[in-house]
Amino acid sequence: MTYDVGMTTETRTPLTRERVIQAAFGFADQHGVDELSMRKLGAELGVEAMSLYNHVTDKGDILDEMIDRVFLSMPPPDPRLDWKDALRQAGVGAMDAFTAHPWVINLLVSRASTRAGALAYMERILAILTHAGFSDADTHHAWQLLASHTIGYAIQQATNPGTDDSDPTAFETWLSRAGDIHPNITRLAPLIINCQFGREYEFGLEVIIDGLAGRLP
Amino acid sequence: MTYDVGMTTETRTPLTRERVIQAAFGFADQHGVDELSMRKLGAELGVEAMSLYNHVTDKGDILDEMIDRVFLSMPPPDPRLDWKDALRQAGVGAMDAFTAHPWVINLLVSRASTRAGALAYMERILAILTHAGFSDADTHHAWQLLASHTIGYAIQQATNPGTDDSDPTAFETWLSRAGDIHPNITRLAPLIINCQFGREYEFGLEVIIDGLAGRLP
DNA sequence: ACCTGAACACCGTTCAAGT
DNA sequence: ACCTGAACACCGTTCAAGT
Repeated sequence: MTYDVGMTTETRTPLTRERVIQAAFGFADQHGVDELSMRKLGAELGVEAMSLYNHVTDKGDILDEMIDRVFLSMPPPDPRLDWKDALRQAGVGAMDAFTAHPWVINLLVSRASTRAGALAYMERILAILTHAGFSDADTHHAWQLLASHTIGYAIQQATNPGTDDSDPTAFETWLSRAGDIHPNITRLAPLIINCQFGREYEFGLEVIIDGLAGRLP
Repeated sequence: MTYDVGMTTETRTPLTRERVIQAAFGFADQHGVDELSMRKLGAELGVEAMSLYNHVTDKGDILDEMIDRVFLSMPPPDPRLDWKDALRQAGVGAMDAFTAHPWVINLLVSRASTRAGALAYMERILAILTHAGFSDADTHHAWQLLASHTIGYAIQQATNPGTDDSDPTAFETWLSRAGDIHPNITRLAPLIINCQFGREYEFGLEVIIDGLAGRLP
C-alpha cells in the first residue's frame, strides 16, 4: 500500500464516451439490459443522467455501441484452418460471446446492427464460404443458416427453464404443468433441464456443416 | 342496412379477460409490442387503464397469453405424414405464425413460455421424433436444433435491413457503411436484401432433416 | 465546454373512493 | 363486482440556466 495509489484524482476522472459505454456494458453484465436506465447509468458514473447526453446522442446510441463491442470481442478464426474448422471456430466464438453477455440477445432482436463489429463478423463468414468454393447463392444460404442457428441457440439458452437461477422452482413448476398431459416432455425432462447448450450448438453445427459440404461443387 | 345492426349495445359490452387479450393481440399486430401500454390498451377498450387489472393480473399476464395464442394458432401436422413431412409441416406452420405476428419474437426472448400452447407444440415435435425411432438423446438434440433454427430465422427476418418498410433508406445506408471495406458483403448485397426468408428457412430445414436422418438406427 | 434542475410526456401499479 | 382519480415511483429527453 503506497500513499498515492488510492488517492489519485479518480473522483473527477473526466466523463468520456468511452467511460459511458464501458459503464453501460458492465452494468448490463451485472444486472441485464432491462435494468439499464440513463438515470442509473449516470448514478454509476457519479453524474446526473442529463450529462450523458454530452457524450452520447441517445440511449439507442449506447445500446448499438454495446452490441458492436460484443461482436468485436469475437476472435477472427485462424486463416490457416480449412473452411469447416474456420466455421466451427467462428461459430463457437460467437456463442461464447453471447453466453458471456446474454443481454445482447435482447438487443439484437429489436435493433439490427450495422456497425463495424457486426459487419466485420458477417464479412468474415462470407469470406470463409466463398473461399471454400461455394456459389454466391449457396454462400448466402449458408450464412443465413449459420447465423440463424447461432442466434437461435443463444435464445434457447437464455430462456431455458433450468437456466433461471433467480427462481430455482421454475423447473418444478414448469414440469408439473407440462407433465400432466405431455408424456414425451415428462420422459425427456431431465435432458431438457440439464441441457448443455454449448454441446447442443456444436451438434447442430456438425449437422449443418455436413449438409453444406454436400453442396460443394 | 337495417335499423338495429349498428345500434346494438356494443358501447357497453362488458369488459372481459377475453376482450382485453384480444385487444392487446390486435394492437400488437398493428403497432408492435413496444407500443403496447396499459393506458393505450385501456383507451382502445374505452376504459381507464386501471380497469384492466380486474380481468388480468399483470401486463406480464397479457403478454404471456399473447405468446400462447400464437403457439395455439399453429396447426398440428397431419398424423398420417411420415416424420420428415411432419417436421416440415410443423416447422413451416411455426414460421408462418411468427411471420404473421412478428412481435412474438420480442416476447419470446425475454419470457420463456410455459403455457398450454408452447408446451403442446413442444410435445408434438418430441412425439414425431420419438415415433420416428430416434433415441431419447437424439430426440432432444433434434428438438433443440429445430427450435433454434426456427426462432433464429424468425429473428433474421425481423431484423433484415430490407424488411424495415418504415425506413426505405435503411438498405442504402447499410450498404454504404458495409461496402467500403467488405467486398463479400458488397457482392452479395442483392441476395441479402431480397432474401426470401420462407425459402431460406426451408433450405435449412432440409439440411437439418437430412442430417438427422443419418442418425436414425 | 460541460454539467445541472426543473419540466414534459410518458410508463406500470396501488389504493381508497365511488357506483 | 367493477370502474375511477389521484398518487407513487419510475422512464427518456429537452432546454434554459449555471460554471
